[in-house]
Amino acid sequence: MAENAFRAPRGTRDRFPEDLVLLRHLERTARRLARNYGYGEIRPPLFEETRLFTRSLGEASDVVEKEMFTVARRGEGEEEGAGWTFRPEGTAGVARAYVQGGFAARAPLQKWFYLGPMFRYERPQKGRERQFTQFGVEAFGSASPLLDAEVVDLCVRFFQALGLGEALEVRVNTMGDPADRERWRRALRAFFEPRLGGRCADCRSRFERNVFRLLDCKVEACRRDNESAPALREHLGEESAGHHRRFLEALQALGLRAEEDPGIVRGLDYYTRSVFEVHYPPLGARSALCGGGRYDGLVEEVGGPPTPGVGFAIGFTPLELALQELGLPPQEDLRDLQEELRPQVYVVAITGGERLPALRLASRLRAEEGLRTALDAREKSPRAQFKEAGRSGARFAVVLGPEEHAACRAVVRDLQGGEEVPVGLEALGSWLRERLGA
RNA sequence: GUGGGCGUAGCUCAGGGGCUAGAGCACCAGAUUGUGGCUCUGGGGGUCGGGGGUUCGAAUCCCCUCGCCCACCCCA
Repeated sequence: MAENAFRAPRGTRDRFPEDLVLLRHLERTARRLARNYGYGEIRPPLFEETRLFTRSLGEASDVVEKEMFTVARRGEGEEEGAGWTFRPEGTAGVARAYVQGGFAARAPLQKWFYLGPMFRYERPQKGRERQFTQFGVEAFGSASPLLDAEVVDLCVRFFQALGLGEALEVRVNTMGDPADRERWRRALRAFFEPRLGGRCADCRSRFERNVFRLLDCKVEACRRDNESAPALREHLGEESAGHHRRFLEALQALGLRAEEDPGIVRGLDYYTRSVFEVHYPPLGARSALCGGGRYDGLVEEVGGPPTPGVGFAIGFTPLELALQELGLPPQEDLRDLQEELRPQVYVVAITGGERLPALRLASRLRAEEGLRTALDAREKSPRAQFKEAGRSGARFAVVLGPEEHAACRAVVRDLQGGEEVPVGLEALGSWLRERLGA
């Protein structure tokens, strides 16, 4: 390759027909499950005002601090947050659309899903890309813990539909409501302030901005220090505690084994009460396939009336890795998508005189008979055409030579068995469709 | 942002100072001028990532640089 040739931007990749088979299967599985659970598709824009993300995700979140693909607003000054940012996650844009669409007043309960690319300006590595596909669902307008459980159920069923089942772990926690968190925040600040000297630089800088982040510090000394820190559950109000209890009950009723994990503290500011992750442990440090939870303050945060909400997001990049590792999904689930890549019929022109009739015949088979029909695009020899026909995976070669053309028929060769029969052009389409079961 | 590994044909890789840089796969053509998958024969394709240096001579040694991958951080 010439050294001045263009390359795809770092952290992105080209998806070619063959590897789109798996992605398309993931997409259709997601759509099917979402539809069965009553979620309708929503497609907000791929970019939003930068302010939307800084507001909803939190100034101190890693995503906002260093992972945003931001475009400056033209002409005007560079005041903070004045530009646009390619969405690093889906929830903020969907919440904004909910508010802008006026749903809070006219139809507050809305269950939506989205499917599409997200963008984060990170250093790429295995299972992490700068552009990646996410499937997410968001349900607005209900504070019921049963809905939290239903969302977890949908998520698990999605993975099960792909063949992942036994290997999955559901981990849940509660983040409390704003009042709980305020009590907890004060307790944490009181706890950490005298100990800051022994903490890492990250912790010291995060102490002021977001004291909760000290809890998921990965520095060994800080982690030990965290063991004696006050726990949220000690500060949970009656309502939050009840919500969590009923969430767990509902999970149990659904037959979902969930592990309580106080270490789950979603990195984005908007979460309240229920939070959960679905893990595939063999993936190690990157085992989280799904993250989600309740965000009762988010709609208000982006300018709407107080409206509860709950949802999750699944990144397809780590999911594809997990599936690959397990040899999933089963081949037969992908067969129809793979077959779509192959022609059913290959039209061969023997001499130059049949090129145009072959082109016309192929057009007819494609458009009028609905058959995936291939035709030599390079004006090659008959031998090379048969070779290509065999390689293409087509079942039949339709051969047009001078004699056939003169007699208004074609010779149809079965590329699996090898036998040949003459078929009149009039009847060719139905003849082929019958044998292809099309 | 920090640390590590690797860059030779479209792909996977050999070659680690000396002839015109190789193999397998893939691609193209022919053997078979109207018939594929197998086989055989031939062919196209490389500024050895880029720049500089050492040397009579560099893909090979040294320096710089770029790119990719992996790990940490964080997350999907």
